[in-house]
Amino acid sequence: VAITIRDVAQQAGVSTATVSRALRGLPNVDEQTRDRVRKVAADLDYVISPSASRLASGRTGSIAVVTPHIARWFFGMILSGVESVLQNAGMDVLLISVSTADGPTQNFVAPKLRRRVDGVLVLVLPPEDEQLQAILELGMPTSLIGVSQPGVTSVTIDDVLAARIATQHLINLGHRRIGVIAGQPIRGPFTAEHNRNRGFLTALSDAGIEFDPMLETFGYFTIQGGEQAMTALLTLPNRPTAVMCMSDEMAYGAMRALRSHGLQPGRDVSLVGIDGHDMSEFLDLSTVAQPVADLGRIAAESLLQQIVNGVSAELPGEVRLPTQLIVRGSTAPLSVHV
Amino acid sequence: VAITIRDVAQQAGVSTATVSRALRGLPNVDEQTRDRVRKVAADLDYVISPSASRLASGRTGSIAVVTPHIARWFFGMILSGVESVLQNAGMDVLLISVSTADGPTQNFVAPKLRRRVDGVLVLVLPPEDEQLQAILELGMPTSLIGVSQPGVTSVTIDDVLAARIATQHLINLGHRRIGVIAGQPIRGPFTAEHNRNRGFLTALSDAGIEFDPMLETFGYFTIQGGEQAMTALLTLPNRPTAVMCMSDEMAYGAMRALRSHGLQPGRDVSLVGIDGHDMSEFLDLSTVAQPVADLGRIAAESLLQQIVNGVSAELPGEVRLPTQLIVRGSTAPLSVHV
DNA sequence: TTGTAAGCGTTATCAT
DNA sequence: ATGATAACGCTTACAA
Repeated sequence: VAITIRDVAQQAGVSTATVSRALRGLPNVDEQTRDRVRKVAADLDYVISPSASRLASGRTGSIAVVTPHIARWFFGMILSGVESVLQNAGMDVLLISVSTADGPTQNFVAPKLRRRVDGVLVLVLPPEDEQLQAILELGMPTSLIGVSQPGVTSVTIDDVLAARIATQHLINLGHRRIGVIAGQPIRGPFTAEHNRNRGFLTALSDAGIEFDPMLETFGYFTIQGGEQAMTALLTLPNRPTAVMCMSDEMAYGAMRALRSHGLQPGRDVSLVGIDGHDMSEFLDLSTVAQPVADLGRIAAESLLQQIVNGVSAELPGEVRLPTQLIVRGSTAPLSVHV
Repeated sequence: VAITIRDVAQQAGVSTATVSRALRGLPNVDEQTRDRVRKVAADLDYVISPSASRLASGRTGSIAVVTPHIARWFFGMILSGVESVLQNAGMDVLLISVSTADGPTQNFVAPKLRRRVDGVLVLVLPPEDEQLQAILELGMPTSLIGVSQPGVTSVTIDDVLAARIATQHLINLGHRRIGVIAGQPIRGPFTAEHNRNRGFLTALSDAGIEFDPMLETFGYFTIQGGEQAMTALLTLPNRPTAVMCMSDEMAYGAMRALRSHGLQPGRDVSLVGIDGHDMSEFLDLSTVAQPVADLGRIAAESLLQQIVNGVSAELPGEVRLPTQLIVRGSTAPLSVHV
């Protein structure tokens, strides 16, 4: 029942080869012929069979987006940027989630990608992640988002700088006893977290402040985690007057912890985040905003480049997008009588 | 350079047909043979070519998920549920976003789906949406999420009931002058919004309360919209003592508007939302929670059913998932001296 | 500019 | 239980 290229060819009085060329916009086709073929194809309601096309051409016309999360704001935003670019380029977007918790029964995605996609976009998997390694070993066009890996195309922000700006902001306000809510206790190099930690420490040491290890806590990039981390900081004998949170969502949790203790963000303890989450304006959180959707867009574009130019065409670039400090009510000058 | 089924067949000393059967777990294959084939395939690092398989079998092994939004919480949650089920079923998930704003240059997705996927999952497109209609006319297995359409499989909550519960909650607290923040002024039947509006009005009339049309505002399902809507309500000569918001995010905006006016949610004006957004616990918003990820999961499962059973196997079901009122600080009894 | 025809790598039918 | 082999629907040298 399905219409094939042969039907179109017959109706248009040309060969299937000509139909193929005409419909794909290839050169060396008489415009008259092309129009006729187009019309017949439209009349017959013909749609090309992707499977057949892929089998014959060797290109899949699809790209896999591998992500550890789908529902979280940061990932959704990136995904959104990625999808729009890829859709516009006529590429199929294969959505694949991986659990970062590497259980033994973890099913590997890399093998599935092998003959299925032309390229892979990987969202913030740490460099030591087995899934990521397996994907890179595939040797196909790949772009990383949110982390950089030597020799691989990547799009990130300057995490060191972002954290430094956030921290410097607190320092500028007169704070000296500054806590930090990080993600996890252990993290490899080249991760956003690692870099943000460096930025944090750099800012402190640049200002001649010695960091008290007691002021480091972990919020696992969740609201709840941030709340617990802040609570821990508040129960310290000598609590910080300001806290740098490595994500906005952890800062939300921190805000809540403050309120539970009858404290007010900004007035009693200053709080700054990193992300530029949609909700931060609403919650009056100072933050270092990153162009999240752009991360996705640019990574997608760079991946498309790799695919058309061939993998080995250019040296893979490591694109860094700028961030911006947004000052709101959650940060305020250190008042002397605290 | 790529290994094909022929290489495996040769190495294993069998025909390609046997390899195909063995690897796919079909019956009528000697277990000895199967093991040998499996081993050879593994040794050769053989992966099947999806394109070839699809072309030969006619099945694509993929499902399209069509959504108007990717980055919004509600959609991300659904997507997350959908993806996990589909991934487990070994299906490829094609992510496709459509703009609901039907501009003239709107590119239709329906044609692209035709030979590309085995089924389609559509997220909350209103029944009158052209894209949705075009997709349904394809006649392929389809499941709807968030809206129901006669004759089509769908998974929703009982929106009438959800709104009724939310409104009843306000009434029970003694409120009589109750406003509503809806999405848009015009909406067709069978939409969540339409139903929530009915539930709202029903609850009022059941309680013998006459609804003042002045108390109906529109927040377009965004925070900002909710803020503006609430502001409008607050500037009314006779402002409501409670407001039913058709989404949590609009309620967040409403909260903000209240604060801008020196009012406190719960104490001065009661606010209830619908969704059960992650952030609502944090913001102390009373809400009617819906099992969002489950919506996606169940719709995906029901779509898989349709695909294996054939479209016409069973009457398409309209599944309704339960909701739950969660009372928090944003709603409180009407105090007499307001 | 257009046509011919040989693949592309499976699956499925029909034998054996 | 296994093997031959004809599809599947398109792309792409190569010829004309």
